[in-house]
Amino acid sequence: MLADTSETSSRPNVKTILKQLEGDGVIGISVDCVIFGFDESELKVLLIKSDFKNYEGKWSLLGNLVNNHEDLDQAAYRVLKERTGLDDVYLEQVKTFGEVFRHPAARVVTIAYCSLINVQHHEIKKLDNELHWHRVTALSDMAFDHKKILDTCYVWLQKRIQEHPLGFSLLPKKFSLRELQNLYEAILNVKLDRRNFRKKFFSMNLLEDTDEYESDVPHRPGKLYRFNYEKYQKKERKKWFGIDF
Amino acid sequence: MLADTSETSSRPNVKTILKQLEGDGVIGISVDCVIFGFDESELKVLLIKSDFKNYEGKWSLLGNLVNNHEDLDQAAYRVLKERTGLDDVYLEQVKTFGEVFRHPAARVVTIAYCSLINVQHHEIKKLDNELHWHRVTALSDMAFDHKKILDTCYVWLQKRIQEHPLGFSLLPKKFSLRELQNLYEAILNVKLDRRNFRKKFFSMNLLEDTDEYESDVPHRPGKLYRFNYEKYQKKERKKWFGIDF
DNA sequence: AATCATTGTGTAAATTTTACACGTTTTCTC
DNA sequence: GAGAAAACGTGTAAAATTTACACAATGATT
Repeated sequence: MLADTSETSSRPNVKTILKQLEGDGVIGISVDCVIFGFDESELKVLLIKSDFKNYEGKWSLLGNLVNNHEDLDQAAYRVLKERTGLDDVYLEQVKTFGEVFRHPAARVVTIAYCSLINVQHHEIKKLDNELHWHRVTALSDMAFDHKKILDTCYVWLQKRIQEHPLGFSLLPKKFSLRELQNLYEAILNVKLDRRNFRKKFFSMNLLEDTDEYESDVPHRPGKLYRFNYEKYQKKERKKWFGIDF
Repeated sequence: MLADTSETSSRPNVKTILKQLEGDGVIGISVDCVIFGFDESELKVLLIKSDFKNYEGKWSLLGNLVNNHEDLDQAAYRVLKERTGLDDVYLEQVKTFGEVFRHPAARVVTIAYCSLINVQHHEIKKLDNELHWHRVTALSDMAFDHKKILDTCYVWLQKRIQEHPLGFSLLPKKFSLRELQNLYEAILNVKLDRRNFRKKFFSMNLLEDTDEYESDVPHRPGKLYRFNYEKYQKKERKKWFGIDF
């Protein structure tokens, strides 16, 4: 009730820290994680109920103050681990938000991270039962400027997923092409042609054929594939994509 | 000599502030501007000689601590204005660097901004004669982690310029297609076909035909064009670019 | 008047993207 | 176990985009 679980931690001294920041006229630094998951063919985001008094009951991103001795990325990993128990996840810095009055208690600059996790392989620590997966598209009101942060990360993801192989982090290690296509369709909110989609991915030569098939589907099972990160790394990047705007 | 002009300001109390940060175990926040210019068909970056003792004589980005009452963008604008006298410039946040020991005096998290200015239209305040334009490709050693920041911003620019109309900020309002092509070739470090380049830009329908021509060129002068930002703004953005990685 | 340097322009070939349909495989139900 | 339902897996032709490439026109310089 004293400290918001996003902007601050569950450490007992957060309120104190914010007070101190306020008093000293010093700027606080936090990280906020936009944790995306993919479930039931929908893009979800992991949120927590804010207990910060100005925003009681509103949804908030998972975040925390950055410790003095830890790098920003480390801080984001820590938040992620504390909340989800996962540490082997995709995590990338997206943007820093630092408007003067974005936090009501003190000046806090927050570095937003985007994280992608595979919802299946992971049981959220339900100690904290204020934690919930939300459909990304069905969110309006949020605590602080977190809606803006979420929107920024979502747009970032939409673009990023078309140019980098991050989408696979949202899927099981072995996945069918249908799942992959559903993922792209859900995130980009478009309908894609199945044959062209397959053609595209096969032509990249980065999908490895496992010899397994889907199970528990009520129809002909599809082949399962695995993304070959090594091969991807070795690929040379072109610097010329063509001008287009 | 006491305070570095990039990480800190020429305000007299910077050393004090850093000391205080250090003592309190509080994290400082700065902005650093990577100011790009285009001159003699080369991409340049505006740097200053560091007077911070650990990095004496090394080149440093232009930066400063963020004031309590100003937004991050404002802080970046302030730095830019203080150093170049310009305020109507392209400025965009790129990435935040926050490694624990990136600054020797205290923990300072810095938000890197990329700025693009038209070198012609602007006389650098030469009060500060430690300020110089450097070829981007001919830089190795820099103060702090500024080389890393510069590299990040350069790569960012290479990508960005192909997808957004920022390049024009590096040119005069009226420019020839040759200048524009030189710009792209210099930044991307590629050779482009002149006819295809022209075709591409004309097909976007965003270049306005001024009825003027180059002057002072020792050959047939080219037509001058102007970029139509309004038209660009109104254009609808597609969300599907095609998967490619 | 001749030379030099650069502008401005079009077309054909190659590549990439798009649109589109049917036989196959497995599960489920009766 | 026969038939229906659902999704899998596959290829080709048309359209659009990208690439490669050459020559006449213009203005400046001598």
